Amino acid sequence: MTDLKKSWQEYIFKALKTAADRENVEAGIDSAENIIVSSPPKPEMGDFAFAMFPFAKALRTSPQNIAGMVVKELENMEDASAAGTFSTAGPYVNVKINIMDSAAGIISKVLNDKDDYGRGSSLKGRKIMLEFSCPNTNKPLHLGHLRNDSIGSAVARILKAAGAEVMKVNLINDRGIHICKSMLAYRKFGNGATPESTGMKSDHFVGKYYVKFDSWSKEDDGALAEAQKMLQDWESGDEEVTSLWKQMNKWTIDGIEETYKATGISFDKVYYESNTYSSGKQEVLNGLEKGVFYKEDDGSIWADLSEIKLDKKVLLRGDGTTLYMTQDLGTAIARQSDWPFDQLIYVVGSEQQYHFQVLFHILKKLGYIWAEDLKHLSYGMVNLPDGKMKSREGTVVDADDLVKQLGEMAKEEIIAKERGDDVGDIDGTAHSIALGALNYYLLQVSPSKDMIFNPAESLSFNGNTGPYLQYMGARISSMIRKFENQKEKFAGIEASSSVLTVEEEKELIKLLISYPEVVEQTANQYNPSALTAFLYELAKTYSRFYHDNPVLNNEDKVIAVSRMELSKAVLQVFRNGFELIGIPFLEKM
RNA sequence: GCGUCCGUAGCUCAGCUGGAUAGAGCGCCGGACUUCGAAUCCGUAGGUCGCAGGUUCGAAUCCUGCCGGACGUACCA
Repeated sequence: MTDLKKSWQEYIFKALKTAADRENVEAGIDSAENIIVSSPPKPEMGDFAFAMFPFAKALRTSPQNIAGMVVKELENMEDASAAGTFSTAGPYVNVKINIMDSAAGIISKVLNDKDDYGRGSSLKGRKIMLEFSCPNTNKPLHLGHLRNDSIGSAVARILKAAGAEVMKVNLINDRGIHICKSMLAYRKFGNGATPESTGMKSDHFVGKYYVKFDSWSKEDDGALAEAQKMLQDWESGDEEVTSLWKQMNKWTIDGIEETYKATGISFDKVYYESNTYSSGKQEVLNGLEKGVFYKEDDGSIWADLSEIKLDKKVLLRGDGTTLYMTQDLGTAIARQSDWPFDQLIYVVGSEQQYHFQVLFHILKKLGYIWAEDLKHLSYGMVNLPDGKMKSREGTVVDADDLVKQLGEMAKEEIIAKERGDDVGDIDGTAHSIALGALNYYLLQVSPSKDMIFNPAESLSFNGNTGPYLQYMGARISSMIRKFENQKEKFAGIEASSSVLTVEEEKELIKLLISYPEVVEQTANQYNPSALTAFLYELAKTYSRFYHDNPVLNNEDKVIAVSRMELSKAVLQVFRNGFELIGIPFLEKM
């Protein structure tokens, strides 16, 4: 599609030039690239549209006239005439390209390239590290983490598809005051209970004590001080605290890993704050020595940010214990030396924008030139229809519960539609549908926007949803199975794109052609929603197409075979696109 | 106060490198299963694109101001 566009820009450019020469005026444009290509409002009007308004001043005539002149010139150009037909529509020149000329080529390209169709090289050679998820070890994952994981994994796969070398990293938040809170509550109220003894999933078990701390601290003013004391003990390596910490962290991490497994999330490398905080502390101390930071009377160490019009930021507490910022400094530096990246992207909620602004700036001040290559991919909050999620009011949507609930809904649906026998593995299929629904729901919204998670809607499998896409994939798969079963019927029949004459077929071809561009655009914008929109469009177009036009059952065998080829190509693009946005592909559902 | 982001149909969202009547889904109403799986398809109704200026031949899209909302501005993460 890009090449076609380029050549048409050239044609229009040339036509304008000659028209201008004839009139003895300047064309008012100096390069073909600056000619804007758009699409006509309706597909039957053509494939590309060129507005003539911008040239009116230079050519000293109305855009309508210019459109007429351009069309006349185009008609005199052999290469242009061969490539398509053109017409004026008021001030526009509409071009209808002979797209079906390339239909056979694109179909066989898709079918030959298979999983590689859509892979590009725009980011070839780039080493990109992508951080996402970053759970705390004091509670299980919730809906907010699911959005993070969904965006992170999708962006990772998309960047890879654009040619980058991608390293997915996680950072386990396993130290800090919040961790001490749940440890403290457990030591105080746990009575030696364990996940095994209570039959709870281990991360939920730990989360219970984090909540417990909250209620306890309301009754007891000393609770917070005790937690702070525990943090000091932990940082100084107190044995009892350390062993409790190890135990509880293991519980949480084990539980979270189960959730990752269920939702298909994985990492190439996992960092732990507990391993990086001390190097961060060292960096701060070095910075102090170099005069980059300053010390307050109470011993705390600060960065002055007035040069970027911000206040000041504490980097190390007076008692010597570290903060989130301290460890993030250490982590970033460790990463650059572990795997020298060209870019490091942090997928973290928008509420931490200030944090990253400060972090990046401090790294620059410390003299790390690669700090320029850091990016905060910020995403909005997930709210509920009746407001914010609040842990205290118990309105937090738990990740495990949600996935389970979606799976149950899908299972009911399979049973209600009497698809069980066909599907075979009902639970597995239901789970795949649940993930398809979830990932699509979370990714169809641009990351920068806050979104409202409507449980009822997310559970719907109709309309603009993941399962709708999966359904289209399953339908085509089913058709292909039937086709393979009666292959002898079509023996010796060759597909021919010349019989693909229906409007939807042309639309499908155009979509197939544009898929690689969509992947590239999605990669450039770090925005998977462009891809969900594309796949939905493809599914809708195919759906309309096969509803009205017999494919396999066509009495004309050449048409049947040709449409099968087209369908296979569409299916391939579904598979490739689904993969990128985390929608499991299903042969049957 | 300052900073960042957001404001498009009843609801949830696309569109925002400026271009021809602003698009989907859900919901509403009405159609289509002897036909490749109806988790489908088709149609109707529904919008001063927060408001006001500006730039432009042309603005939902760019700029400015205002209004409304979210988040941040912690020795939390």
